Amino acid sequence: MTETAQENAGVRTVNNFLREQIAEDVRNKTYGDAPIQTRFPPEPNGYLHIGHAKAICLDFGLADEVGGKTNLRFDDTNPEKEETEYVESIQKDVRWLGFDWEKLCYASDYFGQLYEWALQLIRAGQAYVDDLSAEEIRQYRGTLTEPGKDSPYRNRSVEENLDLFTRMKGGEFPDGSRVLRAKIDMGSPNLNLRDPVMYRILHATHHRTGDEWCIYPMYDFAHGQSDSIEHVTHSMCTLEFADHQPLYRWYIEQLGIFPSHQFEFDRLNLTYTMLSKRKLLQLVQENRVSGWDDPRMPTLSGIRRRGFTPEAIRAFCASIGATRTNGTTDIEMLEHFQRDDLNRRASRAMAVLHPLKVVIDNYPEGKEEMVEVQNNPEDASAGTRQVPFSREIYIEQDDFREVPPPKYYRLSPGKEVRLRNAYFVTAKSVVKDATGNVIEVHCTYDPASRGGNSPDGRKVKSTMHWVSAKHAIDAEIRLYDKLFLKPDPYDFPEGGDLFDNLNPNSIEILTGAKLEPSLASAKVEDRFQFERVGYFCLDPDASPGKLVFNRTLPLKDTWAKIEKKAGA
RNA sequence: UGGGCGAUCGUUCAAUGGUAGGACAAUGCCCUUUGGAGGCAUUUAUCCAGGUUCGAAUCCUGGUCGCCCAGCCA
Repeated sequence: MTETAQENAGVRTVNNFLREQIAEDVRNKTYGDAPIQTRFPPEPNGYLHIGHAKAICLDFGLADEVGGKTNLRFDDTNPEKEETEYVESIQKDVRWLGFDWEKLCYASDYFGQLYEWALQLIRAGQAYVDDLSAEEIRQYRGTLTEPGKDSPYRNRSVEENLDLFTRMKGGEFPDGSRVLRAKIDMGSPNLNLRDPVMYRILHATHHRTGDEWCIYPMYDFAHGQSDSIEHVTHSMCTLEFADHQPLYRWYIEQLGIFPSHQFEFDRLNLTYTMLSKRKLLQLVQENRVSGWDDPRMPTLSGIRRRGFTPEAIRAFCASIGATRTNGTTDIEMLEHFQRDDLNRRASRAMAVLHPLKVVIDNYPEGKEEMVEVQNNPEDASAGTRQVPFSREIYIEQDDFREVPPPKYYRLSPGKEVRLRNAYFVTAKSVVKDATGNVIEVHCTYDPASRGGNSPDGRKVKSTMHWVSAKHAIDAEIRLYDKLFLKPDPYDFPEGGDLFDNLNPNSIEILTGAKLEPSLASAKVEDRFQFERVGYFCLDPDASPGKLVFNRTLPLKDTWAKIEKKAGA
């Protein structure tokens, strides 16, 4: 086992090449005695999602392991897509995940410096103002297989370039009329080196700098230098930026500034999950979901509301590691880590989602008693609570079958089962409605089995949850399923659409659920295991008179599997 | 088609020239006052062909396949 493995609280961290790179640089003192510095650099143009969580865990986690520092930097170089709402949500989400930054930075903090550097490159004859239109630039760029050709404006004098660029900044020219380009190599096999655009004219109001600027640096002209300004030693990004690395280095070398280095790792892909910010925005804008924090969304705000925990997400990220191979992780992996975490920590409660009335005929009418129940069998320190029991209770409709199929252990006529922490009961008869549906089951109970065990040692095959009818509280329960029907949401026929794969039944709202009374005091984000059903948390939509619970995940269901196999 | 990157159980991640291993999933059994949890067991992998070496997943050569790049997005 070569896990670099701090194994704490069940978190198993697998080794990865980024950690090794950092360890090597620390060993070799590549950056002298300066601490390792990383950064998490989101563009504030949307909400963070589970894919970002992987990057966050890497950026913050790897630096932290070696006593390094991490900045949160907003890559806000495109005012047309960025908003303050997003910078706020991003900070909230990073903190929620459990990380805190050394410095809060913005690429826009560096607009002045970047402008000076652009001037420096112009003076060095390494940048020029191009009057070609966007369309012409595209044509001059060539193709994957053919080299590009020089713009007719490529050899303007330094003086003219300085004059034009200054006037670009001064607002003299309309959007799109000119750009500043780096003079590199129009014949390069790497398209990023074919005189990349450094600045474009955008008369747009920036969420931070307002109307101070009407020219904005491109990602490539801002990112490496921002890293450099912050003395970032290890600039980690996803694989699709690998082709940009030569340009990243080119700017840093020409400018002669702090040598930050870029390292690329694989982006997270999950089955049944779509992680395109642009498409996620579309889901929100088209009201296909209730918002960025819809519990079906893969955003951090969505899965937080769904009931996922930062601990589970971090454990998941630690286990998937980082490589340079692009694959797709099974969503079950994430779910596993979430169940594992909640199983250890969530308080248990009894809740009946689809109630069926049970009357215990030999239980004295009007009698009530409290039974003692463990809050968490996995954790004795969680203590116990008292749950009321009485003559009429609710059980799950699924837990009674008039004609039990093979291997069905639950209640059926003549069968004895255990009501969890309460008594053994035996079904005696049923009451049906006009259409023949069972609407009530009559049982007898064994008074000697109080607490759930019979003194004679008699065993039962099944233990079922229940709620006292008289004491039950009502709640709305929201059951969520996958947002997309296919493992690969992009798997749709020619002419089809990503959204054709949307699951029409991704949410089911239950209004008749019956809950044990202790749940009345639940607070938002409190997490519970409704025994035998799943993990749930109180939704922010809940109000004092109205409880609303979200199902985070169902419990694993062996019986469902047996039933499915028998049916197939 | 030019360039870059990659290829290990069904999935994901290890093995850094020396016994191919873990996790998820699946299957079976045990256990259980949650058909949950837990325990045990089982199945399945080094893309192909050559080469170097006592020894290759690892190094070399040649293929094959996959991903990324032709925004004045990031």
